[in-house]
Amino acid sequence: MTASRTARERVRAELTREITDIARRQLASQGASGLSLRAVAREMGMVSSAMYRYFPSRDDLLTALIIDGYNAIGEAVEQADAAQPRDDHLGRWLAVCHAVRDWALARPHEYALLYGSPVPGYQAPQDTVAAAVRDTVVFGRIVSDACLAGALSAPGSPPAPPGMLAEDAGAVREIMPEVPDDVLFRAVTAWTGLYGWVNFELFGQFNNVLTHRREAFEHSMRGLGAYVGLY
Amino acid sequence: MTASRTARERVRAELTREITDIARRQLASQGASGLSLRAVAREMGMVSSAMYRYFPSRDDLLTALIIDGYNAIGEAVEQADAAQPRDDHLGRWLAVCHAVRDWALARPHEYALLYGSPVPGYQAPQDTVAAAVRDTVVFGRIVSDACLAGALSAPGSPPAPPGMLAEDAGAVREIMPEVPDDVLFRAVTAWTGLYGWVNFELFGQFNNVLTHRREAFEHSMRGLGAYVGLY
DNA sequence: CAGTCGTCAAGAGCAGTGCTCTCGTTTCCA
DNA sequence: TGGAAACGAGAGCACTGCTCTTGACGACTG
Repeated sequence: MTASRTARERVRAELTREITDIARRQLASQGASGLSLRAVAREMGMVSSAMYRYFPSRDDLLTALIIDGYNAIGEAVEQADAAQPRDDHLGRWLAVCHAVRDWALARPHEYALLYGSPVPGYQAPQDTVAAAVRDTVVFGRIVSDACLAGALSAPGSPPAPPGMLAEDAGAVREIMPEVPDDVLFRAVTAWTGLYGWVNFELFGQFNNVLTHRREAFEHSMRGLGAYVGLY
Repeated sequence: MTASRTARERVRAELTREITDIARRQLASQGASGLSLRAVAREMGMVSSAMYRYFPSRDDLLTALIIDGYNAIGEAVEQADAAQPRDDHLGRWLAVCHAVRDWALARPHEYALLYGSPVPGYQAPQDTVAAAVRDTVVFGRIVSDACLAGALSAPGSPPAPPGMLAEDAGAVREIMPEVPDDVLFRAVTAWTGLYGWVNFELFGQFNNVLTHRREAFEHSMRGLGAYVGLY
């Protein structure tokens, strides 16, 4: 992404970008399986085989779109978090929730590519997981900040995690340092609850059930925030 | 499905069933997009065009599989619920959770067809929604039973739903009669949390994060049960 | 029993897909 | 300036969903 040296490299970078842009538009309008290398090539006035100079296969193009998508939603989440007062932990959590939902509603197909069922035959390379945790890191920091500030309501009735989960807690705590195990697992529950809601809303499970989606969502996320102990 | 009248109708019903069986196997092994009418026909020793006598299009075959899937998971949930003592509401909730998760883990592609991103270009007909609510009805009955039995812990700190959501509550209450609004929306949150977890686990979001999946799942679902007020 | 009508499997064919290979051409670098 | 690498174009392979036509078989009706 730095200043290109040769002219060839410059045009190559530009064409690569144009390919992903067109692909993203096609993805947005027709979904993942509607993404066609030939159609992208057609729109670029090129021949389909020329695409393979830039992406070895359709899956590699998909991977590029997935990484871009994770970075985009991660950035949206980071900005939403940064716009809130740092000590308003509940407000930060709600802002993050709305950022995820708004982003998803604006690009349902792209969201589905990230958090929906995996594209058949497609195996996500390890490159994607690095970008995938950006939003999770933000969430972890909120809980961690609240915990460090002593701004978490005392754990109520929910049961403590069994000891076996201690090592799993260790893996999660890399994102959420200084958080006791019980809070940590409730945070995981809230996190999955957020994406579970967005999935349900986006994939049609709320059809004929909920009409005031945004209000119901905010109410539900408030509840999950309180469940974690945020206030 | 009753006793067939003519021989023609009988063989037709049998062939239709054979098609869906083979299609389900292909679906299980290769996912939704890997489902090919031609491959099904090949396995049956028929010609692809003959398939269209039984299913007008590939989407109609998909619809049949989706309806079967909803019924299958609904039946699994119903059985898991029925196997628990009727007044053990928390136990019934946990049994339902594990039924959903176990069913999903056993047939990830079929689950993805039901609760994952919708197949591009495929628009679910209204027939599917009727079958889609079977498991939800079971869950609603559990909460409803607990509420009627006075076996719900008093609502704690989570906020009450804003008045605007009253009409949405009305729609949901058809499944969950006699349940106050605040409990009802917490139940919806728990419900989405269940499927959110299963989605995350199945679609790879828990890779490199959680290892003791079943225990973490049970712990999380216990927490959500307590969140609703079940004990 | 004979005739007709609907149902069926088969086959050819269309438009589209991902992907591979080859063939000249252009660009870059030593 | 020459050789190597990168490039776009084109043909072609195997595959997909789907349509249309053809001929045969089966089941009801006169």
